[in-house]
Amino acid sequence: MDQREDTCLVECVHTDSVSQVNAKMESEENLFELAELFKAFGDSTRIRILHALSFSDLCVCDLAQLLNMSSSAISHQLRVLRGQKIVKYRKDGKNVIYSLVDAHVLTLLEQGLQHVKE
Amino acid sequence: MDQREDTCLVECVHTDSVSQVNAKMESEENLFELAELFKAFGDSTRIRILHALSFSDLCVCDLAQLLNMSSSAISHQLRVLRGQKIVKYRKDGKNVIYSLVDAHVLTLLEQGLQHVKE
DNA sequence: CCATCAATTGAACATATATTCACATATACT
DNA sequence: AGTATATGTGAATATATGTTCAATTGATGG
Repeated sequence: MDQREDTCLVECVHTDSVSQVNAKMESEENLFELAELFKAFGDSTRIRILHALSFSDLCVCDLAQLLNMSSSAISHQLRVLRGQKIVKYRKDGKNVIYSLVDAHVLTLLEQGLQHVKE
Repeated sequence: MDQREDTCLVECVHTDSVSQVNAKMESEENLFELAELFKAFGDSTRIRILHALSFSDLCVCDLAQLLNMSSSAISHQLRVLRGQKIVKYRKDGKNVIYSLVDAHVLTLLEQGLQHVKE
């Protein structure tokens, strides 16, 4: 009779809480984007890039040397960060200088780091 | 002569910036943990769980109904969130009530959401 | 114009991860 | 004890993702 035997039956759920929360939830789209944002932060290489950029603007080359990785690998990751508007860049001759997009990003990094250090 | 032809040659790098940043960098371990933390936020299902918990404590069952997913799937994701100390839980009879571990987590969610909405 | 070098890109491969399914616990109630 | 229900877990599968390699683009300087 019940097509979703895997979820709880009606009795077990706190119906009022669920419906109240349901009314307050952000749109699926916003939550999806939020997950994508955090996903971009959720990689060792990208975190090290962002952490480095929190101290100084750097070119791809600098980052490659700092992290001891190929510039190709760095460039691939910077692409992800650009896609989420976490970093911005400016050209300087042959070099491309990357930097954090705003103080907002810095706050996220600091908040996260604080959590980790506890 | 150079064993790493993939990274930049010395001339291209802003040597002073790189070494200054290098001195300030957090430990690999902390940065790895930071990436793991954000990785836990970096999934649609887990974000929706956290967003829901930001309004009210909820049991697995509630979350399953709210997100229209199996409680097994929810439970697997809660395990990840527990592992990163993002959520905590208390038992209430047959139910297990989950909640955000602290206001810190809330701040991260809000900061992220703010970034997304711009 | 040609050579050099920084940066980017696409394909390929290896690894990681989310969900489903089946089963195992655990708690409550009769 | 025995049943019912909520939650947790392990294996399996399908998909996503990070790095490498090879090739290309774009800019500088001889």
